[in-house]
Amino acid sequence: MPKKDNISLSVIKRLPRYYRFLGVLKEKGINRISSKELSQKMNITASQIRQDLNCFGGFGQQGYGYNVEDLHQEIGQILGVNDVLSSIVIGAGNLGRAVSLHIMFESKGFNLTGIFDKKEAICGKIIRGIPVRHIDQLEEFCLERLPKVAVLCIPRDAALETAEQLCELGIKGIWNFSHYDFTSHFNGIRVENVHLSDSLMTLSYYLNENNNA
Amino acid sequence: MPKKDNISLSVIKRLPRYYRFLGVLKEKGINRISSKELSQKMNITASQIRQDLNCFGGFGQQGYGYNVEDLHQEIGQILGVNDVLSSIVIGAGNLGRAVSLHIMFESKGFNLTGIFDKKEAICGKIIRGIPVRHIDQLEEFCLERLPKVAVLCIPRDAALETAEQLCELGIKGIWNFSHYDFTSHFNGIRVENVHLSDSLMTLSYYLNENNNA
DNA sequence: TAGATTGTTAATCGATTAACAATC
DNA sequence: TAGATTGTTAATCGATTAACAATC
Repeated sequence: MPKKDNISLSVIKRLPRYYRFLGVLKEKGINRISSKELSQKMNITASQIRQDLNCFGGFGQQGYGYNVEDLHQEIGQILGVNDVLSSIVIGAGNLGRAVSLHIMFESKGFNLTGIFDKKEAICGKIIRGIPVRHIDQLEEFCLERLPKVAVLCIPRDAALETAEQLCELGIKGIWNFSHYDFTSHFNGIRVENVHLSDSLMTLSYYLNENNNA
Repeated sequence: MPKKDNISLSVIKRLPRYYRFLGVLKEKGINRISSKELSQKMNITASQIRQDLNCFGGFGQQGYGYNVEDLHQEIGQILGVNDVLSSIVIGAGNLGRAVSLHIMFESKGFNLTGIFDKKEAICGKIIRGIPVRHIDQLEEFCLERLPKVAVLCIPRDAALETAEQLCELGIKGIWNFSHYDFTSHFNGIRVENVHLSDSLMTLSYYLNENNNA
């Protein structure tokens, strides 16, 4: 579908934001928007919006702008929110539980089918209908249910080994919350890293800087 | 302290990653590392490492490389992990609870002093020693305890109004998990946005793309 | 001293912005 | 048709990489 391939990461990273803003406009009942109007709302240039969208096709109409609902739908399509991916969460600690619930209630495109942990004490607990299974059952579960995405909510030390195992079990993508750093192509699978501590340190930097200035 | 000012966001965003890698090296008992060795471990160029570090000062030594412990310490200093900022969490849902625990156990530089929610049913619950207070007590709490950072774990609709209130109450930085988009300078305070759904959609994009390829 | 590796300047590359012809 | 706004090409800007003189 992409008009050109090798679309840069910078562009891809902006797509969800467009999707979000268009969703809000749609909810408000706004039918049409120009790149200029949208640029003001989003605090970016109209040029960038047009450039970004034209990586995927000509969604607008000269003299008119863009149809909000159509564009929202198109970007959703590009992001794949309509194709539901079977997903599992590894690690049912605080973060694992929160992320599990996030996937269940807030993310189209992902269907949570299993939660795993190595602590016996946690196993058997039910998180919104899904039982926490022992990590020893991971292989059997994967062979049977064929999940495509794994969410890593485990300590740094266990991350690499677990990721390798998940590769072998047919996982295609990892959403990584562990402190281990994966490259975005690990063993041929896709990884998206979320380093919460890094994000917080960035904030810390700027707050600190202000003290000096 | 910065050798030059106006250090680009690209550089700042890489600092926590350097800090993390150096922390691991330090733990392993490695004393010295060259930009070349580090570049291989981190999958970036040695040039970039040297450029980045030299925004803040000459931490290395020709012919030798960098002292791991010193550099770790220096970057920590730049990021402000030593200056502890009093922090509060707004919203004690699943995410709010997980993030509260994250701050308590995994982040130097931030000291969690209060948790707030608007649901009466949640108020009074204790999260690792910290009671969830009703949002109506926010003002009194802030006037007395003067927290510097607020973490927003509330729905989109409440984000803007709450952020404005927090500004007035003297908050200097916001770590924003709500689906509302703040600019990085909101009303003169610093905001770091964490859009988990955006991150997940990026993963979705690449997994989807693979199906087409 | 010779070798290694930094700090820094210069060259390249890619991403953003501006401009404008095409067209609804 | 005239006005508006896109799609796209060209210009600018900034970030990354390469090169090398300085120096430990």
